[in-house]
Amino acid sequence: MITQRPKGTQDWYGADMHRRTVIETKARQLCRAYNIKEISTPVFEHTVLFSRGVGETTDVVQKEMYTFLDKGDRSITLKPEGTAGAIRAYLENGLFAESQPTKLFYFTQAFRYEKPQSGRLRQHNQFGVEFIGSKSPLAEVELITLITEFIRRLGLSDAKLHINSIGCRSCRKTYNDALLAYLKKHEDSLCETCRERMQKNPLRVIDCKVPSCREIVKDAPRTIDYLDEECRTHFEELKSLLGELEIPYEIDTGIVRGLDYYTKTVFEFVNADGFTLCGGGRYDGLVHEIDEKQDIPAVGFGMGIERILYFLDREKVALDPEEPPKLYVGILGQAARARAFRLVTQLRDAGIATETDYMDRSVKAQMKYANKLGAKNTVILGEDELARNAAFVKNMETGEQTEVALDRLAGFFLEEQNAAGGRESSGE
RNA sequence: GUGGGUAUAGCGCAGUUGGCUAGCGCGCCAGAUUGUGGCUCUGGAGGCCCAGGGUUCGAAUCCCUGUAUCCACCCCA
Repeated sequence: MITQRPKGTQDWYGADMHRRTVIETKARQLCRAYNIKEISTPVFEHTVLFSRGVGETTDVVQKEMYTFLDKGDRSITLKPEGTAGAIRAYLENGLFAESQPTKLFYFTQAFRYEKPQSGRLRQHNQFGVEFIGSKSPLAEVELITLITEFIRRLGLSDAKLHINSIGCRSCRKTYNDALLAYLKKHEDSLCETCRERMQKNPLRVIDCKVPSCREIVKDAPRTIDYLDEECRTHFEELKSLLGELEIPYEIDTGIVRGLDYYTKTVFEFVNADGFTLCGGGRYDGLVHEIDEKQDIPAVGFGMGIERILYFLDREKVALDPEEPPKLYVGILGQAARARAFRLVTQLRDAGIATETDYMDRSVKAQMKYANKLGAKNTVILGEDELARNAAFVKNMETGEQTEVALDRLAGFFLEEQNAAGGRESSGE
């Protein structure tokens, strides 16, 4: 039992860990181009931040949070999503006092107590961006273009943009009244959960997948028909911007999102099966909700790293594999060990990825090992070489051997790297 | 919360109507003339057959209970 990880969690190692690193590297590069700065906030926050921010009636807050009392009797919650913490940090550190907007990105783990299944874990990794301070639809457009480019750079093709507008607080009120009135007329045909949802948060009924409910929802009032002047203009501007930028999208009046802080724009990138790669939207009221002295608009999205991996597998897209060591140094005999290892250290310090023997293996076994590692070159150091102060560097691909003075080894490989044009240098 | 599938070496699996001293592939270790890889060959290590109970002369195989895991619904990342 103690060797078993908790339900819904995952260990990261090997090829998947490397792919995750590649994904993060690509995301960081992209954010640099967009002048979005990285932020990292605690994995746990005061519970009230989420219950207030995400919304008391949401599934997330009602039954999915990892909440506990710490030794000081404070109610603490492992973050179920990334936005609330980022906004808290934005407020607490007075980032609003800088020139606006503030554009932040992060990688975080998120925790939700759910029943695990494909693409859904209790602890997952998320790449998120929060664009704070602008009420312009250009903010939405920027995030959408960023996501689009990110998907392109990852080599994915399948994700389509779905957008909707759910209006602001005041439109929501008019809409809720209309929706409630409509649902009341059909109450008898609704499923049991929907009849409950209807009272607490009628908007959630729209999400129901029960066939009989879907039938009713089909003709239910739509949020976009109840937008006030400002929200409608905002949505129109957004659509026309997307049009001018030739970004394909689909209006999906069914998107309402599961978090209460969303206002106006909500969007998702989904594949053909309706599997969501990322979701987000505008949340103009959240800042005020967390700090009543402030009232600042914002937009953001969260993208699941595991979902990206899932999509990559699905579309059979391969990311750059991990670079194998440049050199394997074989050690022959106890007498050579210390000097050989000193050389290994010097090569490593010079930036040459080098591996060596720690298992007292035979030369033959060491060569096999070097081959398995994918080392580009090998060199065997025994008493001979140390006495001669020179050794043969073997190119593992061609098999050709070059004699190199030991004190020139680092230089030999550095020259080779430069000759390769820095192609494999930093990857940036 | 509701429903379905699966649990056998590190990994992926096979194990027929109960007879197993439990196999196969990959991986791991070693060797095939003494200090050089990839291919091939040979040998080796490695298993409380998820756990507990039951049926039976005998159970990895049948029955019950539990646990884990995967998947679908719901919701989402």
